[in-house]
Order: sequence, then structure tokens, then C-alpha cells
Amino acid sequence: MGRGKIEIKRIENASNRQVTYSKRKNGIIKKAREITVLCDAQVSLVIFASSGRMHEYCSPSTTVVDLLDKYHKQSGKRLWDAKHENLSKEIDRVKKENDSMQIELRHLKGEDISSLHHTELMAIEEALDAGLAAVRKKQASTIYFIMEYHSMLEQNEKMLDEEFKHLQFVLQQQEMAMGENAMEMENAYHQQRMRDYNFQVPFAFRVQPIQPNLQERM
Amino acid sequence: MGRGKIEIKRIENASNRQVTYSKRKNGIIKKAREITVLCDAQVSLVIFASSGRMHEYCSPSTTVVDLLDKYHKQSGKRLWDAKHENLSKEIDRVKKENDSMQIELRHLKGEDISSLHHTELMAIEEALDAGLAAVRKKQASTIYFIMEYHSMLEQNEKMLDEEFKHLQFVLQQQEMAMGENAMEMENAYHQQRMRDYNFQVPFAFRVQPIQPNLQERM
DNA sequence: ATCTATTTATAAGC
DNA sequence: TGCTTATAAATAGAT
Repeated sequence: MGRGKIEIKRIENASNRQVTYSKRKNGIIKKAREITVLCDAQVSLVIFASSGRMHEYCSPSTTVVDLLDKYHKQSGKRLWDAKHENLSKEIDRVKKENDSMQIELRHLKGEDISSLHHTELMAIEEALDAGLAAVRKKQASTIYFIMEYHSMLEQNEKMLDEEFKHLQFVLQQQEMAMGENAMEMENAYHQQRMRDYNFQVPFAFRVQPIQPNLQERM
Repeated sequence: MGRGKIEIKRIENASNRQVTYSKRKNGIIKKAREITVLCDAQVSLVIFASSGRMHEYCSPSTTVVDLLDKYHKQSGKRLWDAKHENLSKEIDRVKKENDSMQIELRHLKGEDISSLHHTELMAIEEALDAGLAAVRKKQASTIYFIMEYHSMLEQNEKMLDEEFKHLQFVLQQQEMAMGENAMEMENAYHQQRMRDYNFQVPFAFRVQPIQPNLQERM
């Protein structure tokens, strides 16, 4: 429809192409407007020139969005909804991640652990143990030291107690017997016991009331 | 453009309107196709007849959705993106939350803490302390108990040691003096000391070699 | 942009 | 719907 017939194929001359685009774009939009009025139709028309410039027509009393909503409802293609769905799924995924981390954090902070099963508590304890490994090591070694210390003191005490009772007994015997021979024998026996005792009890526990490093380590 | 000129206004005759719709719809789609080819343009065209029937044209190698994406990016109207934008913002928000929690978790587990400043490390340490409060309390009370226990054992030992030395001394005195009067005096003195001793040393530590709860508490 | 010769679209009728 | 055709409308090429 012009001075000459043209083939429907890409116009190579950029300037001509641009002019034709402009004219035909107006033509299509006019036609769109006309069919809207004449036929009570709804039209959504979006055109992008190769330059990137965009033009649109949308029939009155609607929006492109509304029409595209209708479009997507009618066409089986749910391309747009697909995007929507993907975003929603992503949100769900991230939120779940969020929740589980939040729970883990609370558990590590010792909150909300009352309802947990033994196995879960073990896992949390393990994690905390790992986190505080250094501290625990120190604490553990301190405790171990004290236990050992206590155990030795205890042995020490037992021994002293025995000696004490024995000496007490000997005193009573001496008191009752008063014989010179018996007293000499008892005395010899006790001198031997004393040597044994000094040999068995470690020096530190005999002399030092408190292990000097103890304060520092706790 | 026909046998007669028509006014651009709604065609009242439904049948005529339908016919016109069909003809013009084809016309617009043809024009759309032509401008796509001739001018290298991209077109999205969706038409709804008043009957509800839908027709569409979309230039090749794109989709309506893609074009409408472009459309919404260019037009200031972000009506449809509003939905998506909200979702996207929500995702960003949750992801940020996620990241910070992940970092906090790693820190509580003792990971990635090398680059942290002193103040931050203090905070982490505080959190860990709070988390292990229950365990620590137990541990601390155990340690405290052992220390108290040890302290008493130590006093006990000191006393026993004194008694022991004293008795030893008395024995030697008796051995050397052999006098009956002296022995009676010493005996009386020791009986008094024993009563004092039994009074001062708590029952548990005198009789029990190990505190029964000790094993359980550690 | 505007003009206009010509092509194209389409209203009316079947 | 589809075909025909007279005619309105669109537009290619020139200015």
C-alpha cells in the first residue's frame, strides 16, 4: 500500500527501517484502538523497536497486567506464574533454612532444650564441647588433678589414722602392762612403722598444705 | 476501507461486530507479524473478544512473558513487578538473616574467628559461657565440693599428723623416763586430745573414705 | 513532517 | 466462517 509494493522481509536500510517502523507502529496502534471501540474488545499491545524503544497500547479500563493475568489464566502456559512460584519456593526454602538455624542457635545457647530427646541433646553437647574444647581441656585437667590429689590425701589420711589408732592402742597397752620388756618391743615396732610411712607418703602431700598451681589453674 | 465508510464506535449488531472483530483481529495480527519482519521489532499482542475468546501474537524467539518483563522494566508502572518485588525483597531479607545466623553459628562452633576483633570475640565467648552455664554450674559445684573436701581432709591430716608426732614424742618420753607418774599424765592428756579431735572433724570425713555423691556428680 | 500514487484492508453482500 | 468486490485506509517513496 504505497507507491510500490514491498516484500515482507527485513528492511536493510536502517533509516528506511526506522521510518517504516514509526509509520506502521502508529498504524497498528490505531487499528488496536479501533477494534477495541468497534468490537468491544480488550487489547494489550507492546512493541519494541530494534533500537530498544518501547511503545504500548492497552484498551481503556484495564491494564496490561490485568490482561496478562487473563492471558495466563487462559493459555495453558503458566510462564509468569512459574516465576512467581519459583520465587515462592525459594522463599520457603530459605525460610526453612532460617528456622533450622535459629533452632540450632537457640539450642547452642541453651534455650528450648527441655523438649529434646537424649540423642539430640548429645549432639548439641558435642557441638558445644567442640566449641569450648580449649576451656574444657583446662577444666578437665584441673578436675583430674584434684581427684588424684584427693585420692592420695585419702590414702595418706587412712595411713595416719591407722598409725594414730595403733599408737593409741600401744599407749593403752603400755599403760596396762607397765612391763619394761613389752615397752621396748612396742617401741621397736613403731620405729619400723614410721620408716615405712615416710617412704610411702609423697613429699608434697606431707609438707605442702595446698598445691601451689591449684589456684592458678582454676 | 470497504464498501462504505464506518464511524469508529461500538458496532451494535452483535453479528456484525463479531464478523468485524474476526476480520480486524486477523488484520492486526498480520500487521504485527509484518512490522516484526520488516523492522526487526518485537511485538506482544493479546486480544480478548467481548465473548471472552482470546487471541495472541508474539514475535518469534521471545515469549509474552519475556516481553512483558521488558515492558515492566521500561515503563515506570511496576504493577506486576510489585508482586515479584515484594517476594524478591522477602527473599533478600531472609537470606541476609540466614547469612548472619550462619556466621554466628560458625563463630559459636569456633570457626572463622581468626579475623575477628577482640570485642567480637568477647561477645562470642559470653554467648558460649551462657550456653554452657548449666554444665559449668555443675562442673563448678563439683570442683568447689572437691576443694572444700580437700581442704577439710587437709585439716584432718594436719591434726592427725600433729597427734601422730605428739604420740611419737610421748612414746619417746615414756621410753626415756619410764616413770609411772609421767605416763599417767601423758595418757590423760591424750584422751582429752582425742575428744577434741572427734569433735572438730566432721563425721563424714572421719568414717567415709569417699563422699558417696562424688562419683555421681562428676 | 507532508504529499500522493499505490497497495492493502475491509464493509457489505452473498 | 469464506468469497467477492467496491471502496476506505494505510503507507512507500519522494519532497
